[in-house]
Amino acid sequence: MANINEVAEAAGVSISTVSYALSGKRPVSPATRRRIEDAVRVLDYSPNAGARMLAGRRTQIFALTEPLRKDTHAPTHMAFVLATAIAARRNEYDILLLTDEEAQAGMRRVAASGLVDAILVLDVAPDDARVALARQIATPTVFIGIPDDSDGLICVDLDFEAAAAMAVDRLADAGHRSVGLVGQIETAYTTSNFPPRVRSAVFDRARERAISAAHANTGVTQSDRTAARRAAASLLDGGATGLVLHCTDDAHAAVLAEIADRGLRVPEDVSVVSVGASFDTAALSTPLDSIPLVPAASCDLAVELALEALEPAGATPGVRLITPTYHRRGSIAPPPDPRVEAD
Amino acid sequence: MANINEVAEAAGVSISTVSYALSGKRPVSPATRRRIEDAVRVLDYSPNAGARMLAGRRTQIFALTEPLRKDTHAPTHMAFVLATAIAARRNEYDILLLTDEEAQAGMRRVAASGLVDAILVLDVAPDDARVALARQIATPTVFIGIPDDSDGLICVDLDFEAAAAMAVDRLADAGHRSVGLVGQIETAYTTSNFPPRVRSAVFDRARERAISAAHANTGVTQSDRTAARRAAASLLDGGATGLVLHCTDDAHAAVLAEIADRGLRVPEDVSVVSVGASFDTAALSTPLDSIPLVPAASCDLAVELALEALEPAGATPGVRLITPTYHRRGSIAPPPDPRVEAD
DNA sequence: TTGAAAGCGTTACCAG
DNA sequence: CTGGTAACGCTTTCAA
Repeated sequence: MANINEVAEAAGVSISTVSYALSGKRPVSPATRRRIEDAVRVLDYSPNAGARMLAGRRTQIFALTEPLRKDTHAPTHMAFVLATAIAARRNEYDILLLTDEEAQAGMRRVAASGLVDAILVLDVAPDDARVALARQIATPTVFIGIPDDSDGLICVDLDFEAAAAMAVDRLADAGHRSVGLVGQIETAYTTSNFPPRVRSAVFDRARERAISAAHANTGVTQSDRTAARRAAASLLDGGATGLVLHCTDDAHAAVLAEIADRGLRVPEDVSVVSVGASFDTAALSTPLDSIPLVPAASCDLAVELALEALEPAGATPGVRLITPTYHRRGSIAPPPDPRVEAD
Repeated sequence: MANINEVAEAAGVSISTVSYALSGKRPVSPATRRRIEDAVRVLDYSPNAGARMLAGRRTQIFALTEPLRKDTHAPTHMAFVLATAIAARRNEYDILLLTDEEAQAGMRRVAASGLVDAILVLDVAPDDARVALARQIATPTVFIGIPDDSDGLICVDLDFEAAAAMAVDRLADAGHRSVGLVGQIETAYTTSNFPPRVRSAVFDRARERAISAAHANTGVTQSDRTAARRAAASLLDGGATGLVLHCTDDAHAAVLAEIADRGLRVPEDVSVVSVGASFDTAALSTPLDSIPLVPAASCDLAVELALEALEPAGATPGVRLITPTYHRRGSIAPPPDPRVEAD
C-alpha cells in the first residue's frame, strides 16, 4: 500500500500538492495534476483512512443503530438499512452497523472515540432509550422515526397522520360511511412509533368526516395469516365498506384472500387502500391504491440532515415530516348500493 | 473530548504510561494504574479511533459485504448480519456494512484505504464476483458460504451435504423407500451456493440407500405459498412418504397445510424433516425434526478465522464445514403399511 | 501555482 | 516500573 510520499516522489511534487490535487481544495496546474493522477494510478494509491480521520475533520463514517430484533418485520427493516447505506455512499460515507443491546453501548463508544461523524437511528420506539443518549453525546444524531419525546432532536419520517387521513378522505369522498383499519401486530403499537400515529389519525379523520371507524390488529406474531383474515373478517362483519391496510405484505395478501373467499370484489363490493407499505402493492393479486412508506425518501433526507449537522451552522432540531403521495390503482369505488345490502 | 495528554497530566504520568495502563501491554504499578483510571473516568476519556488506526496495527473494524438483494429471504439474511455483528463485538470489533453493487467497489475501497482489518462475505453466489476480488486484495477475507471455486480462500459453512444425507438416512432408516425434497425457489439454485449442494446430496444419498428421490421447488417468488403447496402435492402424488424440507418458514407452513388438507397426519402418514432452516421448526403447527442452519455457528467461526488471519502466522486457506446436528421432534416414523395404500 | 512544516492522538521502541 | 520520542500518513496553515 503506497502512501502519499511515494506518490509525491513519483510525480515530482510535494505531498501537499498531492493532497490538494486529490481533494481539489486548492487549484493545481493541469500539468502537475496529470502527473499526480498518473502516479496515483501506477502506484494504486488510496489515502489511508486512519490518517485521514486523524488529520482531517471527518471520518466519513456514519453509525447506523438498528436493533434488528427478532420480532420485527425483516424485509422492511432490511429495506431501510439498504436505503441508508445507499444514501450514505452517495455522499462518500460508509455505514458502521450497531445492532442489538450494543445499540446503546455502541452509540456511546463510537461517539466517544470519534469513530463516526454522525449517528442515524432506525427502528425508533416511542420511549426509545437512544433518545436520552442522543442528548448526552456530542455526535450529531438523526432519528428516522419519531419518539414520544422528540424535544431538541432531529427526526425524519413519513407524515403518517397525513397519510392515514388521506386514506380516510379518499374513502369518504367515494361515499363510504364506515371504514375499518387492518393494523399491525399488537406489539407493534408499543414497540414502534408510527402504528399508533396511523391508528389515531384514522379515527380522528373519520370523526371529522362524520363516518364510523373501527380497528383490528393482525395478531401477535409475524406471518400469522389467520389473524389478518380474522381482522378483515371482523371489520367487514362490522359493516365496513372501506378498508385501510397498515400491515405487512403477507397480511395484505391475507385480507385480499378473505375478501375473495367471501365472494366480494374489489372495488365493487369493498374498497381498499394501503397506508405505509414499503413493498409494491401493485404486485398483489389485486393491485391496491397505496400511500407508501418510501425508505429512500426518509433515508435520503436523514443523511442530508446528518451532513448538514456537520457544518458549522449545524442542523436545526425538529421533526421533518415527509408529505405522503397517493398512488391510484383502482381499488377504491363508491360503496355498493345500500338497498342491495338491506336484503 | 479529552485526549491522552490531558489524562497523563491529570494522573501525573507520561502518555506512554497511560497508553500501557489502558492496553495492559506493559506492567503498571497498582498505584499509578488507579490514578490513571481515575483520570480516565473523570475526564471521560476514550482513545481516538483515527489515531489508534494510524499508530496501531489494527483498525478494530471488519467489513461485512452483504448485497441485501430484494429477492433474498430477508429474515435469514438479517439473522446472519446480526450474528456476525455480535461475534465481532465479542472480539472488540465493529462491522462496516457494504451492500449493493457497492459490495465490490466497497471491498476495493476499504481494503485499499486500510479502513478494515478483514472482510467477511455473506450471501455467497456460486460464481461470486467477490471471489476474484478477494484474491487480488491484501486484506484477509472470509467467506460465509462456499463458491464454486474456493481455491485458496477461507470459507466457512454448514456441511449441507452431510445435513441432507443425514435427513435422507433418517427417513431411509425408518423404512421409507421414496423421499421428496421440497426445495428453495427456483432462482436460488443459481444465485445461492448451498441449495444445489442440498439437492445433489439428497439424490446421491438416496441412490446409495437404493431408494427413490424427487425434487420440487417452491416457485419463483418469495412468500408464494401456493407454489410450496403445489410442490408438496406433486411429491406426495408421486408416491413420496418422506419429505425433506429445505425452504423458508412460510413454505414449511404451506407444506404442513397441504398435508393437513389431504387428511394426512405427521408422522403417521407422512414423515417430514427440515434441513438448513434458521428458524425454530418446533414452533410450527406441527413440530418438525430439524437439521438447522445456525447463523451464530458459522459467524462465530468466521470471525475467529478473520482474527486468526491477522496474526503473523495467518489462517490456513480452506473450507471449514460445520458438522450438522439433528434435532428430534417426532416428525419421522415408519411409512404407512403399503397394503393399505394399495387399496 | 507550489512547498515546508506543524500538528492530529496514538502506539511502541529505546532508555533509564 | 516509567518516561521520552519517533513514527504512523494525512490535512492545512503559512510562506514564497
